[in-house]
Amino acid sequence: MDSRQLLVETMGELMWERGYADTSPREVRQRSGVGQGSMYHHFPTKRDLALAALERNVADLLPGASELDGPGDPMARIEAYLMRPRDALKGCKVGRMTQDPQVREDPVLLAPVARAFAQVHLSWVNVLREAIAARELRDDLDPERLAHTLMAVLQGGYVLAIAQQDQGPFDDALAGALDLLRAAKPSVPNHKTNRSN
Amino acid sequence: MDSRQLLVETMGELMWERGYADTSPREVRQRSGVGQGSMYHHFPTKRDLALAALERNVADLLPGASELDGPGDPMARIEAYLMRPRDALKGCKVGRMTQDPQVREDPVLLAPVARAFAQVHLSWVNVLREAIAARELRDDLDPERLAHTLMAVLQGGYVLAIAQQDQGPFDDALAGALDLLRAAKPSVPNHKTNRSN
DNA sequence: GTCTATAGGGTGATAGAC
DNA sequence: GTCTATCACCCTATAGAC
Repeated sequence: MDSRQLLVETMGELMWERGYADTSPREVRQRSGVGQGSMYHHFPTKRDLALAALERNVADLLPGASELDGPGDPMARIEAYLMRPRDALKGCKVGRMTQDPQVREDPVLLAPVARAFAQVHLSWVNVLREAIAARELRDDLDPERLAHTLMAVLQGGYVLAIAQQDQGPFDDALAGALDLLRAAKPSVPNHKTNRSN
Repeated sequence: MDSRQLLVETMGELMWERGYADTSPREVRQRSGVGQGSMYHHFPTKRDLALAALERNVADLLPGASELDGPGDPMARIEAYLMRPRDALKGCKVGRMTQDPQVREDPVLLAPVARAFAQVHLSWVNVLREAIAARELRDDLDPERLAHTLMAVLQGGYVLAIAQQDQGPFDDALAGALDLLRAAKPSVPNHKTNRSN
């Protein structure tokens, strides 16, 4: 692996573990083994490196969310996505960045984060629409809202888990969300939709 | 106001705005107007000051959550608590701390955060139990889980709002959670409970 | 592309007079 | 309790040779 890529990966890891403000170029050099000169050759400033690392972290995460788009029963996809094993104590690579003042106040650094969330939101809206169409969810629920709710459960679950230093609250939060979704099945089948789907 | 109290309040504000790691004693002195000597007289280290500020921030927040405990209809209390106006772009004074590596890795600093969340969780569990007893929620829902889910919606809502620099996703997340709760009313009244309650 | 050397400014204190 | 002075170290680069 070349220096450039090594730097980006190392910075990505450190930003996940420690955030942006609290990660120094020095730590990146020490962990990656890349020298001072090389680092500043590839990335004139810490911010440039952070931007590359952030984009990499976002790219890492999006494939997972596209699990929501896959084929198959919508509620089954939702369930699979929510229940996928996650290490809650590590937090979310992307969501974490919103709490770093130096990221949050820098539109350029915040942009990849905003794009990532927007894309995941889109996947959620689609699968929720499908679930409603398939009469697995009441049709008076708003997919846009609900998408935000479910994303929030995930992001907030990390916060609860870290606060308690315990995976439990995260698992509970997701399981509880799933319980609510199951409870929101239409009580009486809708009048008319496509034959099978 | 005496220097000590002024320092604690200023540190509290700065930790809310910028977190712990990224707030320097110097900023605290400049914003508060308290001199170097006074500061280190009252608080030997930055960490001591942070601990006091954290406890103050927690104490600030808990009264709000006790709105859940109040008298009146349980679902109405839940609704009032969820819909209370909040500035989503500022984030949560307490939840924010979980993303600061220097707080998260320091059991002493993390303790007030953990206690605060535990206490809010308790209030949620109680009001949810009451809502189930009052047949406002299905009795197959688990109050412990659901409490974590709803706390997560709140905490995660802040993350979404900051990512998009828009209050909207936060409001959506909460409204969506409320929609789900309303959809989780028992479809047929339970067999037997207290007469009126 | 990578190396070593250097630098101005901030961080988190400590010392000691008043 | 509050003040000013000082300190060792770290942060984020920049310079310039190889």
